[in-house]
Amino acid sequence: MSNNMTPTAALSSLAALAHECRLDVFRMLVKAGTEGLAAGQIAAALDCPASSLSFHLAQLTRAGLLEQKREGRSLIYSVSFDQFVALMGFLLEDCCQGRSEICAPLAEIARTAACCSETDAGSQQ
Amino acid sequence: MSNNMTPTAALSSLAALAHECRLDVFRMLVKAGTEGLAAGQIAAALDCPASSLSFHLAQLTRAGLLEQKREGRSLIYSVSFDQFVALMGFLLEDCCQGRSEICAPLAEIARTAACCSETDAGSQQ
DNA sequence: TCGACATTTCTAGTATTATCGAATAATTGA
DNA sequence: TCAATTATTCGATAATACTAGAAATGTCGA
Repeated sequence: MSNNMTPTAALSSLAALAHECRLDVFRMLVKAGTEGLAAGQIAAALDCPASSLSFHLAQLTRAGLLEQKREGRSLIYSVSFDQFVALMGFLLEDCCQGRSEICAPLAEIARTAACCSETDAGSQQ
Repeated sequence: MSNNMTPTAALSSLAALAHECRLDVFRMLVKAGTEGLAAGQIAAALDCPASSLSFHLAQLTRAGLLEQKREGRSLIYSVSFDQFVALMGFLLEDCCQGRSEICAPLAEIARTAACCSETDAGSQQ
């Protein structure tokens, strides 16, 4: 159910996201999907000095929100969607105690964001 | 659709959540639901000095994640579920570009957390 | 093996945030 | 109006996090 996140892990994930540059990076990578982006591409898009960006990427990665893989000379970063989903789950734990009017909008967000329901979970790429 | 959150607002929400004590407070209030809890109750439950807690409550409130109302001598804090849902939406914006396998688990989280689908959205209290 | 490239690590200077006791403010009952 | 209750604001100190240039690391093509 991908919801085995400790409070400590959630805390470092939130701390990692709580920075303008890192939040930009993360959202850029959410949009990029599983393919991810090279550090250099991100630095260029964000007009951020390489050493600063590297510091931020390391923080996001240490928090478990990003994964890193090497491809030639480049290091490709991508979102760890498992961790991302687990973080959402952690924040929503025991939400609203059965009073549906509180967080019904979440269902819609999930429908919209998850762009999927279960119509076609097999299409790769 | 409750998803008009600016990057700046999202940033301060995340920064507000990125602290052990504040995350505890927030989750406690998520569980408490719309009724909320008095500052004193929270301080007692978390074993946190009143002045420190007040600092943290102010931060969460300034970020828009909590609402405050007076009830006699007590100040009652409760989660602003609108803002909470908007934050989720912000983070999920343009998630996964149609590749359903990425964030399908979100649908389930929403189903579980939202404890509702649309079975019974009229039940008060 | 060398030079160019992509990125990280090191370093130290700077800025931001947290902590909590003491003082202050708002509310109530007598 | 006064004392008790509930909670916030102030202020000084401590702790943590950010920034970005320079140096180091890993990779590749010739």
